[in-house]
Amino acid sequence: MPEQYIQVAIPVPMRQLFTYRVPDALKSPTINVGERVAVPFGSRKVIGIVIETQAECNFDLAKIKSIAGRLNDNFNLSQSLVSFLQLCAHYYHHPVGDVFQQALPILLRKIENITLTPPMVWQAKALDNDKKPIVEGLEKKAAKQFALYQIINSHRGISWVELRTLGYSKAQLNALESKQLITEIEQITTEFNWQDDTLNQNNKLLLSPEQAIIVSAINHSLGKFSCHLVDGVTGSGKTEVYLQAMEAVLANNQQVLVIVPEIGLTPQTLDRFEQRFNVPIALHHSALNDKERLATWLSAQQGSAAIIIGTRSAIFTPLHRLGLIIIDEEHDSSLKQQDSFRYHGRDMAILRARQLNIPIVLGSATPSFESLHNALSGKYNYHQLHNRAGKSNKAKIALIDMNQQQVEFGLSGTLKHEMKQTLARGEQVLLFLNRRGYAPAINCQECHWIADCQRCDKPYTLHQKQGLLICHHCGSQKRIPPQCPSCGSVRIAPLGQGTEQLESRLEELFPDNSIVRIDRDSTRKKGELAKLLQEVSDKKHQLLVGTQMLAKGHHFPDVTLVAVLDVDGALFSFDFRASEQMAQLLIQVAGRAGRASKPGKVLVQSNFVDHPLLQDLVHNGYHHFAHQALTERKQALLPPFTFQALLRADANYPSYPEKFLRELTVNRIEGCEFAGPVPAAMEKKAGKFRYHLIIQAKTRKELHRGILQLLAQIPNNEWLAKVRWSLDIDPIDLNW
DNA sequence: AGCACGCCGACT
DNA sequence: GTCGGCGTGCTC
Repeated sequence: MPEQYIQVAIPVPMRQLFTYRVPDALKSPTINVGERVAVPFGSRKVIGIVIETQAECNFDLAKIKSIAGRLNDNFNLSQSLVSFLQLCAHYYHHPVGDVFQQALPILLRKIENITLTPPMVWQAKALDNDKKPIVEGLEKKAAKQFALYQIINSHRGISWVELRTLGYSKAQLNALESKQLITEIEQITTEFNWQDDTLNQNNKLLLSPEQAIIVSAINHSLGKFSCHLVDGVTGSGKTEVYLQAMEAVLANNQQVLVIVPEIGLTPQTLDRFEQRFNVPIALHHSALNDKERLATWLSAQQGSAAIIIGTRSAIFTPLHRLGLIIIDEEHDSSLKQQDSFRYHGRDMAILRARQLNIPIVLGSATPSFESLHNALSGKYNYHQLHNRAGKSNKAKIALIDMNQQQVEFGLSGTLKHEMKQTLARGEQVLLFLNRRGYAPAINCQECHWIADCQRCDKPYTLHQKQGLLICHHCGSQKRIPPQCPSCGSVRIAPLGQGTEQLESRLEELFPDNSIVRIDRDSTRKKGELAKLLQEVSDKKHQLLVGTQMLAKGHHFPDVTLVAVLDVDGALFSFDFRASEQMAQLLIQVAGRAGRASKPGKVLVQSNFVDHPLLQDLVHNGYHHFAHQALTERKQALLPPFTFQALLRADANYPSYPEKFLRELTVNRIEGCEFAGPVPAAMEKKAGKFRYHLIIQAKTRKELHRGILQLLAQIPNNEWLAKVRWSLDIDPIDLNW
């Protein structure tokens, strides 16, 4: 038999493939690209993905090993997905094996055999005469069970994962089952097909002329690559545009991939999709366990799922007849992974759409400056939605000059007055403070000593309720010292204010109102966030205190006053993206508040109300602000007018990271400029000393070539053994 | 990333 | 005398 060799991606952080021999016993059936194989690697056995098959060997024959086995299951990757993942690895200069590893569901990364029980779905039983009264009874007595029955009844089959995400419980399902109204059956795993009752016409909204033009533009671009930016304020009907654009794709028996921010897959969002289309929907989000993830993966690959809704990593699901990609809230920072493989879900989606020759739709009320630039320069189709559906009543943003105000507990007189008025009307108030904990520091009132984290050289945050000092940079914890270690004084006091303190101050100031705090600390428990949000919408609380996690995804129709307590941090950051994010936050917040009949008001407290950025945003709006900022970025040669990469280095000792990076800058690189090496914004974090180097070029091509040259030098670097390094293409966060 | 190999300090 | 600390180098 002729020799056969394969190139395999191995789950190690190395920018290369490994060659193996296929022994005669394993040559049949033919080994294909995308197949998972067990291979000996060093002293262990790992799973690899076949990337290439070849008859010749281009590696030292004496060192070649044979593959140990083939995983004969249904989980091989398609040629198309393999090419796509290779493109991703290439774009980010990231180790191929690691890209494949991260793209695969966890169960497919292990050697063990997978036993998946057949996927099950719930279905309504035929409604004969004796059951009708039961359903009618439900409508009166058990509204939630009735709603659940309705949704099951309107679908040919709906999975537990979908129902759970919609907010229903096992108990409610069991209740309906024991009443003989529903039954669980095996899901059909053949490809879905558009049928007469797939579209629920009743829930379809009439499109405005603006919306209709967008839908028709997307429909006209089916089957070829194009990128559409749908730029419209909250409530302008973006979701309806997505739904109607999907219609033509689904009718063509093609799949749709919808990517939403981490927090965006709320019951309300999913409900819109479920109400409109009677098709199997596969979900991909953090609340799924490993088996559920694999089931999603499989249904997407087999084509039994018509719509796949998920967070950024959903971009790696195998979809063999994908017709359209939608990225909702495309400006959202959770679309970029901020560790190991630092990919951007939106950018990889564009790459995939290009590879598959299909259109992609980006939607946002506050488009990222990157996308806005691409839209304005004609690279994307630019669609603006101006009308807020119904009566247009956008929340007004007003600035409060903190220098002109009596301030108590971080609240200005004006704000307190507005809060009282709003509460008196029976409406809700939302206060943003982007600092969790009780206080961002504690100090000695005699000698001004501050409790610093030794591993980060930054103040500890006081968490009063837990009675602990916690470092928000490395997570280390410490008890509160009874006296000052520097002078022995017992006068140790909190410095500054966080959400925990604000909450307790509000309890003093507004004893008659219920206050709820929503931040990472108060929502750590699973399901707690959903519970608190439900309480807010049930109007159990009048005052909401929270960090920016409240600004994303949730809509609060009865909140008519929103205040941002401290916006100044974003005005003077050396990170040029801080002001973009500040503007997006303010506009998103304004969009979350109020409703057509009860317009919201947004108050922004600042010590620098004359700051041109604030003035521009408040008086001229997001788009004017964005145009100004883009002009400045053009002059300053910053992205999106240039392309950047960030090379980070850290070590246990000072000096090494800088030496490592400096050695790389010795040789000039054609077409690229270096900025740095400079110390990271936090030079010391978790005991590590950190430096970075920015590589910048006028074109992506030059940047790409420059990075290849840079990476080629690293193996010879004198300081390599002393440091850990990582590369971030198109970095967003320069304060890593 | 693992994992082995190897060279030094403090223990049954 | 060995156990184990982690620095170094290799993986088709």
